[in-house]
Amino acid sequence: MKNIKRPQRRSKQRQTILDELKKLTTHPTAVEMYEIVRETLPNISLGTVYRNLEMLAANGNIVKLKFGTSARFDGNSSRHYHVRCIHCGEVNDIDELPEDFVKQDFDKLGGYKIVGCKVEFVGICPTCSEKNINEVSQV
Amino acid sequence: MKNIKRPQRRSKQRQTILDELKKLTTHPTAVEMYEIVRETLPNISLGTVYRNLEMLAANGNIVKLKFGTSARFDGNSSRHYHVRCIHCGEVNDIDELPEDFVKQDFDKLGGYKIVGCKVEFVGICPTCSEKNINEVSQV
DNA sequence: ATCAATAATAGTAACTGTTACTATTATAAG
DNA sequence: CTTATAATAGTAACAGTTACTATTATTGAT
Repeated sequence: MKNIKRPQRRSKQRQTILDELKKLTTHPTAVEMYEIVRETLPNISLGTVYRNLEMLAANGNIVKLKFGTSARFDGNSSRHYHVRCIHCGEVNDIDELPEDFVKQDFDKLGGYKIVGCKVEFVGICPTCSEKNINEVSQV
Repeated sequence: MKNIKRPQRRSKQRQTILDELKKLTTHPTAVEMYEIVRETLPNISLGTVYRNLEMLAANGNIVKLKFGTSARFDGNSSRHYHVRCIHCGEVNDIDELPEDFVKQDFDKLGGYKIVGCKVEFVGICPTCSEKNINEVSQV
């Protein structure tokens, strides 16, 4: 079982990761964040990126999306939804969704104390749509 | 990019995997299914279990849940929801949810042709609740 | 400002879940 | 029954992530 610690000291690495992610509207993977942050901190290690992304997500500074093959991170931690393409795996924000898409909030379900609700739409992106693919490439 | 083929012939292995999964109300991982099926077919290989679970999911016979660390499979392919414990990772069905939880269906969102919508509730299960854990162990 | 305690790091090795490969076996059409 | 080839068992390889260890950086106390 993974054990995520709360940060106790500031570090330039964690701050840079947060700053760079907040600038983006895309949903980069840890490796993609690593490449972005290396432009500012060329010696940062991939492990540091992974560790800090987990810490930031655990503290609610960012959001971790675990729907696809590899985790993706979102600097926008306000409530919104995502679509992922079943062919290419690309993830996009959904902003224009009616506020009352989900009718109600729950605090208990099946004996669980509910702390959140993850919604991901699954679809076919415009680019893959053009290609007219008839094989399933991702489930 | 993974390429899932449609089955063209019957096999005892695939049929057994489907039968055994349909018997369960739990949401086993591929490795857990492997252990279950080995009681009937002791020589089945883990790769065969993975391959067939993917095929069955791609054909809609079963449902693949990719929210947690490892994929979990559900023999119940009718529409229902799940809760996962943020501490222990346990997944459970939600049956008592109002039918109209999601107000509307979409066929287009953000340029994507929508083919589905995945919802996962995140909470703390009764067992973990008792333990009064104050560290985040899974995000 | 300097020091001491230790959190956080870089670099790397190891691990976990999954997929690919290959020789062999089983299925189903003719 | 034969034959083409789908599907298999067994194993190696792979991707994403996590753990380990020696070193560096942060922060609170002097």
